[in-house]
Amino acid sequence: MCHEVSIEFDNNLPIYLQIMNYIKKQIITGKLQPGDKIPSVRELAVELQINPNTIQRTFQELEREEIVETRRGLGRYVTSEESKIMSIKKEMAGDLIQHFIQGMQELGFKEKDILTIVSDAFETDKSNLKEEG
Amino acid sequence: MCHEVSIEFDNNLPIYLQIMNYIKKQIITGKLQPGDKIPSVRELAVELQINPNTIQRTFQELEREEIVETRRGLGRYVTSEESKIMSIKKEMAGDLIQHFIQGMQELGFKEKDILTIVSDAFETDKSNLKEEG
DNA sequence: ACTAGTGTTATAGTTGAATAGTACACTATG
DNA sequence: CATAGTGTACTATTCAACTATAACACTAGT
Repeated sequence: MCHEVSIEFDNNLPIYLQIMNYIKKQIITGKLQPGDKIPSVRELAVELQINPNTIQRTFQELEREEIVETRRGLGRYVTSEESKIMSIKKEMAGDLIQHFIQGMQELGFKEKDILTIVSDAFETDKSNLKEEG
Repeated sequence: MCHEVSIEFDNNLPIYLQIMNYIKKQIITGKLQPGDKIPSVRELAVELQINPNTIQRTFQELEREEIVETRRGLGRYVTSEESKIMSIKKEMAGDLIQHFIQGMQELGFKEKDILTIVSDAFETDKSNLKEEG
């Protein structure tokens, strides 16, 4: 019952979208399993210090994406269709990589540059992150 | 004089930030050279069909980042400090890759997965983009 | 029935992005 | 000095996200 969750909110993106992504990641990584009950509107509102209406909107969107199901009076549950979850995972990963590659290309980087940078990111990540020529 | 520019605006991000990124990319890729005059507030407002106040805010932010300079009564100009431009380029690229890698890891992908996916993205990009097991 | 815990809906108010319109200040040019 | 093209500043308005609060509907358990 005591999750102690806290999301760092980015002011430049609506909160309901950020919570959506948070929940979806929980489901995709298996922290929320198919069929699991997800927190109630009021519960999550208290936990995240967010207005219940905003949580409600979040959940409605998640339901629209068919990744959670509502049983009125009972609560909301993660969909049991694992294929739907895999589908959402691929969609989110696809969006990430599309955004990344397009952004890098718009900055003037070419394929080999990008591949190198990604590899380096992991190496540099293991030590530190500073500027290099 | 006739650029015929048009930006596809994303509703989930403030317009002034999107225009900022657009201008910064123009500078980083050399389409706007150091010392070049950038469009005036009113000119760009007409070109992008955006309110002058929004453009004004965009330019103020660009000036705060020291990537453009203002000469009152004359117009705004791309900074002549190329090191500043390189710095901004590295910052934007760093943000992109950080956002990408963190996002992928939050979806459960590991280093080797990510490297594979990036490579595949270029290959798949050359033919088409569909779903694969 | 009653109660508690769900989802659902509705109204009103706050905040910030963006728009609309106007006016003022500075600079170059004639 | 007059004009045109700059940046700058201000007020008012619209719109969506978010908040605050309340009420209603459904389900399970007692």
